[in-house]
Amino acid sequence: MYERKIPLNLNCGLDLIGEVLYGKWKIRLLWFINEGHKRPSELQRKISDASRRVLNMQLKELEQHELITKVIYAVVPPKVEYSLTDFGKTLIPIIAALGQWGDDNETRLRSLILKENV
Amino acid sequence: MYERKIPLNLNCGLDLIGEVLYGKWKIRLLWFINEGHKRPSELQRKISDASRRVLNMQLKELEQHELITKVIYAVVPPKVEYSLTDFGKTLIPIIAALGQWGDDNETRLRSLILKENV
DNA sequence: TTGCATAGGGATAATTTTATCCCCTATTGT
DNA sequence: ACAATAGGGGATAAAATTATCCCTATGCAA
Repeated sequence: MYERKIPLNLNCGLDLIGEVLYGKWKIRLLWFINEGHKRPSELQRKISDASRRVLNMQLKELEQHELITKVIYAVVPPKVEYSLTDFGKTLIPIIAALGQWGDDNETRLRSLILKENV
Repeated sequence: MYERKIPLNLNCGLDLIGEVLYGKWKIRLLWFINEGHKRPSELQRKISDASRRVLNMQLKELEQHELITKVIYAVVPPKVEYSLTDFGKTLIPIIAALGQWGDDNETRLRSLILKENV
């Protein structure tokens, strides 16, 4: 793994949750897994902007942080399924709230975000 | 500003909120401003791990995204105060939920996060 | 006259995160 | 023999984000 040069700061709850949720695709992965898209290839189709490689890396981190579990079936071709752990499920309401806020303010946000990229 | 080379994707609410909340210190800035720490020097003291420069940059983005407003008083030495906009205030419950989750799971998270950095 | 507090920002370096490229596994079907 | 399928990962390049360094300005106090 990558060896940090700048120490983590884990002072408060916000730092802690940040450590497990930061990552360009992590929240979406949790969301789609919660929706029942369990297999890597499904997730890749859902999040087609991300490369396979990066999804694998972020999935592995989510697993290390005990938010998801991975089951590998000994079949050919291989079959893998991810599921949320109970711990991971406790994040779903929060992720839902984040998405809801974004949806509720979609028009405004879209224009604000695009404005600066002129 | 920095010119993106990889296009943004703003497909869903999660993308949109991500665009305004990603940034190492943004959530904390919103939180402390909400708690009444309005002046840049106060914020810097609160978030002493961040350099002044970076806080300024992130504050500016928060302002551009209409989450905070900035008032510059014409006095010497200079005085500046940030406040949440009504729009920004709607994020506070969500930020509170994030921090709460982190606090609730502090012990577990701390050990999980540190485990991988061996 | 030097130093301090307060706020700001350009230029550049360092760090971290993502993306890209190419290779590997094993079996089933053509 | 050989592609197709489904999943995985090392090495490296690129992009994005943060950090560092140093400069600006003003009025007051020591």
